[in-house]
Amino acid sequence: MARGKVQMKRIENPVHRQVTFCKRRAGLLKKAKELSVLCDAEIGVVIFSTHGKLYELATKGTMQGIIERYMKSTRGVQTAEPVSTETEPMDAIEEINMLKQEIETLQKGFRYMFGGGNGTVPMDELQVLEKHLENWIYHIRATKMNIMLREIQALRDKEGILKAANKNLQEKMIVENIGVTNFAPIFTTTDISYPLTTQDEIFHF
Amino acid sequence: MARGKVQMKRIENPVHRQVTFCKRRAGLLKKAKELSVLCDAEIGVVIFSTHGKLYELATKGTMQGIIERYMKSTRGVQTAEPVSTETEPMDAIEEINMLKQEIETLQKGFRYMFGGGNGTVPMDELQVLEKHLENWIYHIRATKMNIMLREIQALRDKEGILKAANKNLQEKMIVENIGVTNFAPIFTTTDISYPLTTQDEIFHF
DNA sequence: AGCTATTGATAAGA
DNA sequence: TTCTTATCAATAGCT
Repeated sequence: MARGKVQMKRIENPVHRQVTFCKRRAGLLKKAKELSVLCDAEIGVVIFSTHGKLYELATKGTMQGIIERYMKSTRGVQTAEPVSTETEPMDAIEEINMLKQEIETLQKGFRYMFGGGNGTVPMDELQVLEKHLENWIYHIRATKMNIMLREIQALRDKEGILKAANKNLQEKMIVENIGVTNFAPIFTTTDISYPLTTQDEIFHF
Repeated sequence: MARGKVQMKRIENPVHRQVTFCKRRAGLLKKAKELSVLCDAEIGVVIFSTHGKLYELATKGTMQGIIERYMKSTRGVQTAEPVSTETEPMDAIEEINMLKQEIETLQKGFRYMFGGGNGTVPMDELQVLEKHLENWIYHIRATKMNIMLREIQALRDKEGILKAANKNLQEKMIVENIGVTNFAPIFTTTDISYPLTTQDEIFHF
């Protein structure tokens, strides 16, 4: 970098190390953002300092979303398991706490709902509740996206089958001397535009 | 960087974009490794290309470990709960199951509330659920807004009272021949900036 | 993939 | 932390 090459090993001077951490951390996050923008990639960066402080960056959505996408990707590669919505059997205590919190949030939600939204719910709880709801919506949208992707794939498959059948039929007709040249080809174009527009609204994420 | 500045926006030429992705991805991962080594930080980087291909880097352990650590950190921030010694080491599996069941019940309640019947949650139900949640969030935000408006009003009222009291005091001082001209006026400016900045985060809608 | 001209990042120092 | 500056490192445009 500057004014002297740096050795690629842990900086022992704590002050120096802290300064470098600050600068390079900023640089790394900047680079990540740039890569994401320039190349249209989804990127997540998590940095824990020596003292355990967390710094993060998530482009195109939330870190939570990136983690889930990551899980899905690696699980598919590692175990070739059918894409399940099961959570990893993580640390038990951790899981208990997560579940407890989830319950509490849901209960608060009920209270809020049935209480008619009067002033009994303090501000910070509203903040948390809102976050959870947003997270929930995120999941719902992801699920919808998956459903649609599957449907699109199914349609593409169907296209392939239909095209094959069509070709077969045409060949048969030629063999049996039945003229087909007067008619425009049926189902022979390469790009069929499916009427996906009817579901376009689903893409308004 | 070289031979011409680059615009910070998505590169439209696919070939060019792919090349840049390759180069900058390598650069980013290198930078991450360097930061980890130099500053003794634990770093995780996840990159999904446009076509969904995954590239990753995890320093000091596995990505799984980093994700768990990340979860723990963010949980801690959200709940702001001091790391308590409460969690009884009772039968973990049993407790997890109980909690899961409770969540299931609550979720069923939600499904019922939103008019959902079975548990398969088809597309249209997701649509409905999403709408409800959005509506809910809207109400929460409205509630927060109201709370804040009330607080602002209260502050304004207080301002009025203080100004009146101040004026009164000044008049009294004048009547009693106590000079006040040597001092700057107290609480007589029209625009007092309230310390609303302490709640700025509430405005992040 | 390699090769450079340039731009960008950053180590020291203040 | 932030700013400046001298240098080093990354990389855009070409082969």
